[in-house]
This record gives sequence, structure tokens and C-alpha cells, in this order.
Amino acid sequence: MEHDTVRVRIAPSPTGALHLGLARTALYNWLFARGHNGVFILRIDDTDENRNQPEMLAPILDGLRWLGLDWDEGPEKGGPHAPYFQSERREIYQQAVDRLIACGAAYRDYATTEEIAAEREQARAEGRTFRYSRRWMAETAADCARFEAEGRRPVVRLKMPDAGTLVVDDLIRGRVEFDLGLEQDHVIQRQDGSFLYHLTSAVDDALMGITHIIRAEEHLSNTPRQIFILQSLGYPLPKFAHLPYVAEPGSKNKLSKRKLKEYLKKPDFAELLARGEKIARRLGLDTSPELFNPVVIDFYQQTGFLAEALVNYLALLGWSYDDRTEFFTPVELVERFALERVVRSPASFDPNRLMAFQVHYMMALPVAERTGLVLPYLVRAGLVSEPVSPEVRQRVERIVTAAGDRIKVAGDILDYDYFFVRDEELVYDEPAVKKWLGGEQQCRMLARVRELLAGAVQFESEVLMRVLEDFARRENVKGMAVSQALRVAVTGKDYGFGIGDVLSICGKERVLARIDRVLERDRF
RNA sequence: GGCCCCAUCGUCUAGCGGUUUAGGACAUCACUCUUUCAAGGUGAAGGCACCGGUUCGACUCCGGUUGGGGCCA
Repeated sequence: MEHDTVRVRIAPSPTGALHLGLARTALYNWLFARGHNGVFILRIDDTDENRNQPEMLAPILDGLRWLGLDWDEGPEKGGPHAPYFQSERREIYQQAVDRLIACGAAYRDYATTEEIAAEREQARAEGRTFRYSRRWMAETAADCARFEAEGRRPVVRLKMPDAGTLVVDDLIRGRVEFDLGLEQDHVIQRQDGSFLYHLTSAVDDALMGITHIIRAEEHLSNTPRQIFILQSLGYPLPKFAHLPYVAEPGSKNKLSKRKLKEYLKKPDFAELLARGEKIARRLGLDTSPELFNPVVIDFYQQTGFLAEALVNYLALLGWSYDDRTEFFTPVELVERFALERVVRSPASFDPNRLMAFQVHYMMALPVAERTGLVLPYLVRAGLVSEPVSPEVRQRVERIVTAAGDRIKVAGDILDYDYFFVRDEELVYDEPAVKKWLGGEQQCRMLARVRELLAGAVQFESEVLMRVLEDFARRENVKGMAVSQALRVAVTGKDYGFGIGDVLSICGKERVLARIDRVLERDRF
């Protein structure tokens, strides 16, 4: 057993988005595989015809790739157990169902939905747990013929044992016991011939040689029937590891992208989304909540988060190495990740903590690299044209340096659009204008500062700062009054990084022009 | 309703019977620095859900209660 190659898988449905919870499950599987020299398999659960569209799969593949979770077998890669799309494996499932029927582990059932419902209702009325009576179970070809003569159509059900205990030795949860006498005869094939999840999943896991099933906790209750299928078919059992699910911000409910409205009541979550939307709108991206929200990996990719930050955060959402290490490179994660140290209780998604990781990783990058990350956003917002000239690049680098960790995600560069727009396009924050340039005196002071700056030979940050300080002292005004008046005139806002840097990066000509514009504007 | 899982600061977690006045991180608050906004520095506040056992000793083991969640209906 120990010598077998570790083989793990994730089996997402093509739903159009890579959800945070799935991303974490994928990460844990990937870490486990890489840490054991194993194989990470991607299998697509696209048995639901209605949603089976290629464009719904792309975001999931892109998201996994972006996170660095490369798969060894699966879509685009192929592999020895192809096809990896369940929609293409129907014959395999049919054979499995036939075998299950042949060995008595499953049966054709001709009951109608109404008849089953009636039985269930009766059980409830009598206060006992419902279990199907198998009254319309067909055991022979004659049975089938008879039922079909009545116009009935069969489903295939598992014929679960009447009694007994099934034990799952879960790698994370330990020993979990189930009373087989309480299990239902679940349907594994519908009337229309389509197959149900438990069947396809168990069969594929066996056929693909999966050794460890690492999946979310909600599947724990389903494990007995999958084990029953596996055993009935004569396959060896994989090991199971059921992960706690990822919960909502500030609660223990399972995270769901359908409950976005509720999450928005949480300030942290709302702030994160607002940050993303601000960026996305500038890029002309679709910000409809279905596709663009912090529950979905694509959101982070689009707004300029670093994959390392997400990976580090996700790794720690339900796992820890020790009592203090919080930063891990992917290599360290691979080395240290262990299922035994996965926590058993659900962990809620905390935007703040994620942001803290993002800032850490962002600031760890050299300025040149951060500049490289930020430039595409300027280009896509139409503020910088391609190819990017060395001058522009250097200018952006200066902004990135001056901004420091105000640029938390790459898209935040768009907050500094005032360095790129034409003077007449500059947007002024009216309250700020009113506050710092609303009065006659303030404008007169700005006019004098303008003359001072017009005479400046060197337009560098430190020099300018000294000039402004001297000016404030001489005129007996507060330094802040000077710097803020200038800031509003040049950037339109009353916040931002150091005024010396602002002026210097903006450049003398433009600074003077913008001051003139503001002074002009205020006369009316 | 039945079955299963879970339970340490607001959040993520460390803790695997005594080394613990329960440690770290994020968030929060205060002070400090600062010619704006951030950041930085210093510090504070904040938790073992409850009740029984077992034990010389329980956050740690067992049982129950409560609460939360999941699956099946």
C-alpha cells in the first residue's frame, strides 16, 4: 500500500466559476499529491447536460492555473484513464450498473414517484424512519416485463444491506460509524438512463486508481453508499479525508456565492468587493455579481491580487503548521502540508486576513516587479498606451515607489490616474476643493506658491519640500494648508502620498497648469 | 424528522493531562510618529459554550446539555 503512487483528484462541475471552497479543496489535494510525489487529477463532472458548456469550464481551468495548481491528468492534458469528462464515460457507468444488478447490489425499481412519496408519508405518519419497501423491485426478467406491461419505467436503485455497521476511517475525522440499516436504496440511474453522482464518482475513482479522496465534509454522509458501490464492484477502497467546509464571513454557514447580499452587510466583505468593482469598472469588466465577487477566484485575478497570497491564505484556512508560522512559499507548503494537521471545524472566510497576506506579498516584491504588475492595468484603462516607453515606465515606477503599500492590489494603481489624465479631464473632489481652496485667502496663497514653484530650478521631491517649508514659515501659514491646497489643485483630492513626490512626479509644467486651472475655476 | 460532523479571543489558529497568569496572527482600541491619507513604532483589550464525571490535577479524556453545520428525507 505504501508503495502505491498517491493519486488524488478533484471533480468539479463546470459551473462557470472557481469558488473559494473548491479552490481550497483543490489546493489541499494538490499539496498532498506534490508532497507525496503523487498524481493530481482533474476530472470534470459534467453529467448535467443543461449546464454542460465549454465556456463554463474555462474559468475553472484558468483559476487553477493562475493559482499554480497544475494537474497531471485531465482536460487539455489527457492521461491513461481518459476521457476525464464524465459526459463521455456513459458506457463505463452503464457497465458498472449492469454489474451491480447482476451481483445483486442493485435492482431495477418500477415504483412511481407518487408511490414512493406515499410510502414516505405513511412512514412519517407512523412515526418510523422511511425505508423503501421494495414493492416494485424487479428481480427477474418476468418482473420487468410485468411492470412494463403496466406502463411503468424503471430506475436503478442500490440494494443496501438491511443491517450492519459501516466504518469509515477518515484521515481527518477518525473513525466514523454508520448504521447501514438506516441507509436508503438510492437511485443510481434515472429513468432517462442518466447516472447519479454517487455512482459516477465511485466508479471513476476506482477506475482512475484514486488512492486518497480528499473532499469537502458534505460528502461524509454519502460515503457509506459509495463504499458499498466500490465493495460490490470488487474495487479496493481508497482512503478518505473529509475537509471542513469554508464558511461565510463571520458565521459558520457554508460559503455560497448565492448569498452575496448577506455578505455585503459585513463591512470587510463589502469593502473588498467595492475595491474590486472600482477597478473592474475602469477596465470595463462585467461586474455582475454572478461572475464578479470575492467568493470567486476570478475576482482576485482580475483585480490584481497575487496568487501566492491567495494560496498562502487558503492553505491556512483549515490547516496550520505550528503555532506561529504564517508565511509559506508554495515549496514550503508542499513540504509541510499534512492531512493530520487539517482542522476539523469549519473556517470562515475573512477578507481582512486575506488582505493582510496580499499586502505582505505585494510589498515583498521589488518595485520593478510591482511596476510590471501594475502597468497592464494602466494600459487596459486607456491611461497608458502600448508599447510602454521607458519614460512612462520610469514614471510609473516612481508612483509605485511613492505609493508604497497604498497599492495593495495591482489594480489600485488606478487610484493614481491623475498622473495620467489630461489636465482638463482631472476630476475634482468638490468638498476637498471647498475645504482647501474655498476661500479668497487660500487662493491668494496658492497663487504665491505657484510663482515660487514657477521659479524652482530643481523639481525634485526633497527640494520642493524645503521650498514649501520655507514658504510656510515666511508667510506664517500652516504647512498643511500649503500642501493640501497644492494637492487638491494638482490631484483633485485631499489625500494621497507625500506632496513632494506628487509635485515631482507630476512635473513642473503640469503642476503650474493645473494650479492655473483651479485658480481660474474658482473665480466663478 | 433520522443520521453524521463540529465547538479555544470578533476571525484564522497553537494547545495532543501538570512546562499555561491559555501562545501567535488578522481585525479592534489607545498612545506615538507624520505638513494630508496610509504605513511604521509602542501598548491595551479580548477566548477554553454549559453541566456532570474520570484523575492528585483537565482547555486537553468520557458522558450529557446547548449551539452551529452537513447529508438524507
